[in-house]
Amino acid sequence: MDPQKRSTEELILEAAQAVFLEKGLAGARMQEIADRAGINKALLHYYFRSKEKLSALIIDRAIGVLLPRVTAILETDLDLFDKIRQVVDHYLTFVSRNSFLPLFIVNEVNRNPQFFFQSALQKEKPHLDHFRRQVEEAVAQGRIRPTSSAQLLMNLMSMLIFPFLGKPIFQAALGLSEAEFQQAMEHRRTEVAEFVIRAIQA
Amino acid sequence: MDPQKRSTEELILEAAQAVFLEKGLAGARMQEIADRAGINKALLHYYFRSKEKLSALIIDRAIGVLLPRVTAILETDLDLFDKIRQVVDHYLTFVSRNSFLPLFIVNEVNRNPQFFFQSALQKEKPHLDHFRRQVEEAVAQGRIRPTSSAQLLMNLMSMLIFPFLGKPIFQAALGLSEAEFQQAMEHRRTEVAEFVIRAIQA
DNA sequence: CAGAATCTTAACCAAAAGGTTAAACCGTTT
DNA sequence: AAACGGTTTAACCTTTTGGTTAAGATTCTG
Repeated sequence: MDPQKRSTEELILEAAQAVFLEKGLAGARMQEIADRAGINKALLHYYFRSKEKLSALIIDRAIGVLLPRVTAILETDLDLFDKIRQVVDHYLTFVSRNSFLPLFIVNEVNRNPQFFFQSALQKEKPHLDHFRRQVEEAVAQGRIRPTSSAQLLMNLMSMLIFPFLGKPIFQAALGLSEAEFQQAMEHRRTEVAEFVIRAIQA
Repeated sequence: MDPQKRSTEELILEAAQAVFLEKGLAGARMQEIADRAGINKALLHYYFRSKEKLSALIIDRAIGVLLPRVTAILETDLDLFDKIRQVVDHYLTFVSRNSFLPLFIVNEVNRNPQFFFQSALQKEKPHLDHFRRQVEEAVAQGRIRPTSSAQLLMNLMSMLIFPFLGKPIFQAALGLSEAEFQQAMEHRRTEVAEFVIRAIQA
């Protein structure tokens, strides 16, 4: 009849993701997920046995979609500076469109580190060796100052993600309207990359 | 008798803070707070009527202790570069010792932005004008490249706070033990300041 | 089309969690 | 020592919440 109509299962997953991201694991209510999916609460348990099972799926999904975004680019053969520009551009776009994702992940990962350590990362272990060597080579060639790839990565990821986590604080502290905040984030698309490059340039 | 013995009220507040920071607002249980304070659950409600009232206190406390740390330094008359070094040093020390605080605040502030917008910030409105002018002057004098103080502040705060929020991720991705992670954070005490300074230096 | 498998619902259940009550405890005052 | 006020407790109450059950639709299949 309606080939475009999303299946109940998809409907539930979408609703679950929305509610979990908004309210957090502990704050999410099965009833609300059911309501938002437009179904009965019993149906929820018919498809996904328990809240725990359902949340595990959502967590895997969330992590699986966020992490590969970076690591994929880091593994390419791009020049270091271009790579930095690419990561900034891609990540900023993605996080702008999924602004609740970082908060959710950061929460889950802190409340349950051991789970994350194995399950989520074991499968999709990021290959940072390539990036590490690239940085080391650039240092050896004198293109950039002595730089730890770990510190560089932390700095880069921090600047890409944290402004969204602290959005309300920054908005309040700097007196930015919604539009002004988005504009500032748009500005960062070029600013952050150049900021990082200048910081490491020899 | 025992002047050192903390009052019941303080005992409760300490326990509440610990539990709220560990479990989050929704995940915290009044029973656990009571247990950890070594008292009866009814006594909890005797001192602080409801979970909501109690959590509001803890939130105020948390925000009140974290934000002033930065703004206080930003308001001083220090030279811009020294100011950056000071902020990095102070903040890194503080967050290292209170590693759950940022996660808690970031959560609360995102779940309840309007509350934060008024109450917490209205009282202790940060005076960033001084810092803004200082940056503008440095730009005008050609000491630093054209730089937006807002962007600079975001970059700086991001690099100081986010590594602690993403600690489990970074540990896993970079393969760092607890000790190695702490060592990396210690390293940042000098690295971040110089990173930022190089990035903005003319 | 019959029956089997899948899907969906209303009603119900048990445990957890926030909150209340009435009585007991204890130091101070009279 | 009796009365009093703040403090503390055990027991209880109510609502919320995750989860189940049994029965009714709906779709698939021989």
